[in-house]
Amino acid sequence: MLTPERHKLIMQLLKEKGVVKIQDLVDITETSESTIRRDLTQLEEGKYLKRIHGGAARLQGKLQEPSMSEKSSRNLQQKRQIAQYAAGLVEGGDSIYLDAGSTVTEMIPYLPAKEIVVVTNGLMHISALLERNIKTFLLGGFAKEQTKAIIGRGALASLEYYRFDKCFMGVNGIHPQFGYTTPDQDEAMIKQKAISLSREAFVLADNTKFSEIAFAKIGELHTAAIITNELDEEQQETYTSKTTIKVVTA
Amino acid sequence: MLTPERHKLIMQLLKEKGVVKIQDLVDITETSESTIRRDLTQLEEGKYLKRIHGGAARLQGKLQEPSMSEKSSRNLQQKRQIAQYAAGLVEGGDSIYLDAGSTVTEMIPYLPAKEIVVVTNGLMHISALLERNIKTFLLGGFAKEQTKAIIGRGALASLEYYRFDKCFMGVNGIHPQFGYTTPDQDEAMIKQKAISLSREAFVLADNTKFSEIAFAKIGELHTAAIITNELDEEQQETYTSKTTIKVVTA
DNA sequence: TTGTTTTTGAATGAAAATGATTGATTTTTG
DNA sequence: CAAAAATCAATCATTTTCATTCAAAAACAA
Repeated sequence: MLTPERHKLIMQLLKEKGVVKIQDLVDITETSESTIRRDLTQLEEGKYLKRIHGGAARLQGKLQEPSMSEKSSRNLQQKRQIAQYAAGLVEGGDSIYLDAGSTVTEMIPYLPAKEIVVVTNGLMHISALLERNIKTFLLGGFAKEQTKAIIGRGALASLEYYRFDKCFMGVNGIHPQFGYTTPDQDEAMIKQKAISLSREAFVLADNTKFSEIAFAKIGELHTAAIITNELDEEQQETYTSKTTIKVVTA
Repeated sequence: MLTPERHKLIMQLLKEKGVVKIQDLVDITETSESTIRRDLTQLEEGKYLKRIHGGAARLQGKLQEPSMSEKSSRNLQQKRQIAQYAAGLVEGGDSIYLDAGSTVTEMIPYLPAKEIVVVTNGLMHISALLERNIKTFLLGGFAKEQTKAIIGRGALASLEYYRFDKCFMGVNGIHPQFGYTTPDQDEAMIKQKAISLSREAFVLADNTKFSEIAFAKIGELHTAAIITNELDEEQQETYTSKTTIKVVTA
């Protein structure tokens, strides 16, 4: 059974049942567990599903809320710490860019509401921003379903209208040699441009992003400062030599 | 049974019954007590429920719904009728503009999902559109908190990139002499422009909008066709002489 | 064909989830 | 009130699932 067939099958089962177990997929497709795992990993990277222990789950198309499992996890606590620190960097009068992404969303409750202007391409941020009565501008363009982000030519064009004091970006990979990377080419271009339009750029990343490489390159390490939570001595040294890095400790 | 499945199940039972006993959950899920306990602990950490001795209780957080349930239920039926008819006008291959507004939102479930392209300035539409996997473009610009619409210079500028087969607009006032009106000048400009970029334009309006005048003028009656629900003979005559009007009857 | 890349399946140890057990705590019962 | 019963948190061994690695198989190109 060919890879795209399996992927289609998995997605179909997922659509029907909401959750699938790896063992069931192994039986149905008559392939090895390894192969199914690889399939799930790929599909998750493309934001087609959420991997869970023992299988995979359909991801709810909801525009906000993280899922039940992640809401209670340590992971969210860490994200929130990073986000809170990042939000603390914003001063009254700033105009800032908020990249699409869940870590960045966590910044919003901590932003100084008064006198700041926010520009974003993240659909998941809007309601939180409006709720706080923050002056918000949205990029125009194509609304991508999987990542809930505005992308495309239109988005790049609308970015041109703005300049930022600070921008806050999410990335999928941080690597000493390959810099900041993300799976989607279009999103990479937006991130790139936003960084170039900003006086200061910050990348928000938990420790799982380090030494990872995703498909599309955003830029070299020195183009942005990194805000993260944990990092062992060795890695910290590696990265400190290439860019500014702030480790937020618990 | 996978962890998220159990979590979902627990929450569902909780929603129905208010409280659940641990033993019942053990029986239903056919897992051990330990596991259920762990589940409850996690869910409590995520603020999904309150643990009580012997089980768990629902947490009446801010689960309030759009509270105007009573008054609008009849109104909603009417809106939905209008919306459904309007959606029926859209054909595969069309590119359409959806104005911000609650009546227009009701169109989305009835739109032919395949092969259409939607452009909108209505933030309230996005999640419904994405859920239906409809190709969606959003105008860029300022996000207005009260109306959840994108407005401003940026929005006008991004409109220029598009042309539409059909556009569907909401208005606050329809008047034989003063035409279509809406309270906000900025929104009026957007609506105006969208209509001018569209081959055919439709205004969705329930009967309460007729003979009303709001502050900012969008255009004369003849610039768009009207889709409404009820309209007495006399009025219908008045308007039919000035534009196309479709009365959707129950 | 031959050499190269991609895909696959198996093996490994690490990580996570589970179920049973313990003794402490709370609730119920007499 | 005190004893009994039920529920609890904490711990540990076991099982399951996981990521990673590597070599074989398959698909591909020259």
